[in-house]
Amino acid sequence: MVMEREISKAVISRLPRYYRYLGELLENGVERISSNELSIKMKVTASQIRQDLNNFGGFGQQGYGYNVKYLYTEIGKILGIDRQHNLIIIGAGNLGQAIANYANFEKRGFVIKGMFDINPRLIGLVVRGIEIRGVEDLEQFIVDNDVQMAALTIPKTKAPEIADRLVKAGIKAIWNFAHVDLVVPDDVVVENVHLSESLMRLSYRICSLQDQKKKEDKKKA
Amino acid sequence: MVMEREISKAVISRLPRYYRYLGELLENGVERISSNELSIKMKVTASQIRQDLNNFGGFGQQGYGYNVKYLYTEIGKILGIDRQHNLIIIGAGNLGQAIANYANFEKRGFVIKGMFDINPRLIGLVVRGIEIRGVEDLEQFIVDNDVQMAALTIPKTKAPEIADRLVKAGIKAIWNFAHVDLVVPDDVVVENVHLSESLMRLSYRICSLQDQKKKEDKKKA
DNA sequence: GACATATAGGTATAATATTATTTATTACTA
DNA sequence: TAGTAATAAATAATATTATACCTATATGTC
Repeated sequence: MVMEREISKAVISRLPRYYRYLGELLENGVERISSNELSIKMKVTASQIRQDLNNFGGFGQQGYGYNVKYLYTEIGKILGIDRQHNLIIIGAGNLGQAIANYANFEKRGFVIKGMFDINPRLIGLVVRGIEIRGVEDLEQFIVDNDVQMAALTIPKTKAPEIADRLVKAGIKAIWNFAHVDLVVPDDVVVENVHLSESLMRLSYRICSLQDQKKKEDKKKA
Repeated sequence: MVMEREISKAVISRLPRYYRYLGELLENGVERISSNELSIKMKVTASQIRQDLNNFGGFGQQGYGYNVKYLYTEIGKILGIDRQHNLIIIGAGNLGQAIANYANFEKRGFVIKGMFDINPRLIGLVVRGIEIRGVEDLEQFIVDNDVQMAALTIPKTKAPEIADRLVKAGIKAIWNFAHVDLVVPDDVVVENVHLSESLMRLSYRICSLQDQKKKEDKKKA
């Protein structure tokens, strides 16, 4: 019996970055690249690239390197970008609209099927050809449009309740921008984008750098 | 000679989440909490909480636990949230406006001093009392307003050039939403928020969950 | 108020997970 | 054919997380 080795989270979180760099190479007409060249561009070790990719099979060839286009599409398959993901956005404020406006998503199989909001002033408006609806229709819309993903760009107070409704209606993935940790069943995945936490990390880093500098200056004096 | 132990990145990235939970406890009037109680709420191990906090000193007391308010402010200090950070936003599109509108930032010492854009149609508009300016004034504005942080919510094509200008003008921290890796000197920190990569991770996870399920179903049959 | 007991943080140690390094082998390029 | 460069696998080095133990403090009981 072959034991399927679990692929580490660290590897997964690096894949999109490989994908991005390969996409750029592709745009620039680069046909092939060695792990070594790529490692210099990306500022990681060549061995890490090779080991990461080898988790999914040998995409390269000895003496040649990696075929950029092939590797690009293969990583795309691994990430599931070759499939279509039907997406709705809950919360049609600036953040929701920013996501809706990001055209590239559609290139990668993410199709925005609808936008929802509770604010009556927004309902009826059209963003990028998508009408903003009230949340009353949510469940029906999800079923009718075979939606499996939802971006949650609403305040944290409303998020858990809406998340429950989404899950009950059959949503399998939540892209959560609200500042709460959602509780969902095992077969639903949540990817958190906690902007305020990101900003705090930045704050920490800038402060610790400055403190360090101060200490060094003091030592000199 | 005391060797300053470097605090691991993993610990830092967990701090904002502690901070969030403590803030909520504080709002709910909870005065004290043990690592064990907190661990249940946060779904992490109690020992991880204790070890994480101990990197910065002993904030708790045996037999008592942690004083919520004290711990909250101490973590705030560690994260540098007690200090004032003057911030500008480059790119006044939906994403930039979303950030500007997020009121809570100001509660935590992040003061938005200005917004900039290259789009002439946006220049002159006022968002949350902040006028959108053209990027010509960028350098002067940074100096005049003692700005140390910049959020970059512009397309990837413009980002490296603007980042260079920011660095030259004295910016020390960049909150980068553009889909590029910025190259900056050692004394400047960059925190990336690559939304498309986040979405791809979500896509991977949903797909791998589904594939796994399919395999299990097949095994049963 | 004193004592016993449970609580709970701190800290050292062990276990895991993740990265990096190294080596041998093999396929392809030029 | 020589050189390049990936694969594969083993090992070493780090980083991260979990476990276990020690001890101070709080709390309840007499």
